[in-house]
Amino acid sequence: MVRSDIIRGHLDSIILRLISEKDRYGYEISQEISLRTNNRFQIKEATLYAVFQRLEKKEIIEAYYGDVSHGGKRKYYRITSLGKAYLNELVKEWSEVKEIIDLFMEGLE
Amino acid sequence: MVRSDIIRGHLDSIILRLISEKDRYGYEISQEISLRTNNRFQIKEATLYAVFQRLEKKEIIEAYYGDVSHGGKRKYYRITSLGKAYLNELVKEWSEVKEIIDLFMEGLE
DNA sequence: AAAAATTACTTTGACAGGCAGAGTAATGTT
DNA sequence: AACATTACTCTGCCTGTCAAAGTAATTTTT
Repeated sequence: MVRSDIIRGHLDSIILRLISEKDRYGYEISQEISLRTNNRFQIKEATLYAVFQRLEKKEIIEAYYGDVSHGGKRKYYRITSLGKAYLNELVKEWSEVKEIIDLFMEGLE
Repeated sequence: MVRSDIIRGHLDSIILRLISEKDRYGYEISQEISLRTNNRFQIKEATLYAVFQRLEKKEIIEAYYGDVSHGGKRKYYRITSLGKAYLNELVKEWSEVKEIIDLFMEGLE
C-alpha cells in the first residue's frame, strides 16, 4: 500500500480521469481505484467526498442524482468543459513533475 | 514553475538525495535545486528548514557547524546510516507512485 | 566608511489537503 | 428481525508547506 500523503495533490487527476471516461458516482470511483491499482492504493471516503466538493465548487465537475438501485441514492458526477481543460493541464503537469523528481532519483535505483 | 503542492511529500527525497551525495548546508541545497531543475522548481526557505528539523529529529540526517565563509555560519548536514536506508525506501516508493499515477494518466498525453 | 546587497539560518502563525470517526439512510442477505 | 452492504455527509484533527519578519555576518557598491 502506497502512503496517501505521497499521492497527495494527484487525487484530483485520478478522480477527474475516471469521471472523464464516463459519469460516475463516489462509491464506484473508490472501488475502481482499488481495482485498477490492484489494492496498492485506496482512497479514503472522507477524502473522496472532499475532492468532489472542491471540484464542484470550481465548476470542474457537476452533480446529478441517479436512481436508487441498491443502497443509498447515487450522486453522479460529470466533467464540465472547464474540467476537461483542467485535466489536460494536470496531465502535462504530471509529466513535468516526473521529469523533475526523476532528476534527483536517478542513479539510485 | 511547478506548483509546490504537487511536489509535496517528495521534498524529503530530493533533499536527502542531495545530502547523500556529500554534506551540504541549507542555502547550498536551495541553490542546487534551482540549478538542477533549471528554475522549474524552487524550494522555499521556510520549507527547507522545516524539512531539516523533521529529518534531524528522526535521525535521518545530523548537523554540524562549518566555518563562517561569507554570510552567516553554515550548518552542514550529513546523512546517517538510517537515512541511507530511508532514502532507499523512498526511491522504491517513487517508482511505485509513478506506476500508479501513470495508470490513470495513460491515454491522455 | 556608510549603505546596500548577498549569504545564511530561525521562528511564528496560517492555510489546505487528507483522514479517522461517527452518523444517516436505503437495500439486500441470513 | 438482525446484519451486511451500498452510498453519502459532516466535524474536528494532523501534517507539510509557506509568507512574513527577524537575526547576523560578509561582500560589494557608492
